[in-house]
Amino acid sequence: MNAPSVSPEEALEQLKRGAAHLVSDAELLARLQKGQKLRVKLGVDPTSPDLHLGHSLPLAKLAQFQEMGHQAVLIIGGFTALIGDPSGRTSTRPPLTREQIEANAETYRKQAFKMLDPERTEIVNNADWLGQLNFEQVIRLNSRVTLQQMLQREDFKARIANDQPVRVHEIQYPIMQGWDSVMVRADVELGGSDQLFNCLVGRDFQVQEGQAPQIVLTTPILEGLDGVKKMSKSLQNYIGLTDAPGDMFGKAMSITDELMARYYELLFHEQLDAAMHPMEAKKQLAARLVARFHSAAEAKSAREEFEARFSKKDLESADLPVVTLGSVDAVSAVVNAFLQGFQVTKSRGDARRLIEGGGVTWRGEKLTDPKAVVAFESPGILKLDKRHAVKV
RNA sequence: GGGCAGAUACCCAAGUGGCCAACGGGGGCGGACUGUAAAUCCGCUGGCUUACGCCUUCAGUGGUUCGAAUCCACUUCUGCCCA
Repeated sequence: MNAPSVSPEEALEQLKRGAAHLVSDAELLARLQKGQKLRVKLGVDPTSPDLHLGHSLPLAKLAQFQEMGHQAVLIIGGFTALIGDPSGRTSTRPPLTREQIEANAETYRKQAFKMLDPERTEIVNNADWLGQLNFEQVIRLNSRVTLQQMLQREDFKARIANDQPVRVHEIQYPIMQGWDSVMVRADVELGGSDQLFNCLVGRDFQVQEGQAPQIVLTTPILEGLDGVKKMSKSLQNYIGLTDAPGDMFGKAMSITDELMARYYELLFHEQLDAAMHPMEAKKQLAARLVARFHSAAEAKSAREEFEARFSKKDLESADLPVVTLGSVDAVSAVVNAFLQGFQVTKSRGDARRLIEGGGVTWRGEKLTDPKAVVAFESPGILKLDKRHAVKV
């Protein structure tokens, strides 16, 4: 290993930082002491095309292992995505087509390398082995887990309590994930803390297959922008790893102070400086995120742009999309501006509501009549809502 | 396989022949106040339009009726109890 030499004890301490569970300290220490290159597994299901900040926690941990010289094994859950992890779900996931999964898997690879060292990353797809199992083998694996264990999970319990369906295939998820650990001969498995049970199943399977049980290290679940629910694509409460610098900064600025403290803790393993003004602290948080996933230079300009635009309310010098509108009624102008400037399709009803709600201004004047025809001639700025404006 | 109960907009949930694009709550969006924070207050929350009119919507299909989310038949799906 070519990592700077740290003692196994020191390495253990570093790895434990920011972890939610570790099973177990002693086992991990023992393997670190042997000085061997560990195979560290992380599975991601390509259920949506974007990785977000929530994924970044286990990914960061994986990167940390890499820095210490270990081998990352990133599993793209091509097969598990057919089912979907029921963790935290209140309903059965809609199944994805194979084409969707393939496309998502490809973007995952690209995004994961924003954090991982490609040289030390092995990428495999669990469809390669799970798809090969025959029914008998599946039954044998099933016989090793009890229904009670599966049903103890909160998400299933809740669904049962609410008379919501829980389908049999959904309880197979931990079994598939556990088998993955056997197939990649994992020494360590990483995951969100809601994955703990799934990971522990992997340990049992490994022991039964004559392998040493993997160490399980989980990271906390990151709340989404709403501050309540888990960050997820489907809840639209996420900051994507590939979000544009300005978006990333803006999204970070919109979180509550409470959540900001949490983000400091989970994303940077730091305590929020209570002496700092919350807004300044939030700007620093936002800037550090942009710096992490883009660059320091972009973080700086994102901050400047934000301050000019929102703090000083200076739209003139902001970097706005340029559109051509002409002399039209206000509703059409808003619809067109969204379409040309942001590739967003708004219905005329939405546009009318924005105008009637008082969110639309042209050259600083509030537009109140949706039907009024205005000459939207250059130069001028049309502000559409809180975060969208265009230059004519 | 048998018995019972259900399927309403993003979610929960009213509505049981016309006053229903459909109460209420949540969520979301916009505005005021701010620090693109919280709390609070106000408005909006199917689509279209020369807009007090038209179109699509209450699981699906067909039917009764001047008229249905509401009644009838069948279908699909879900839960509970029994086997």
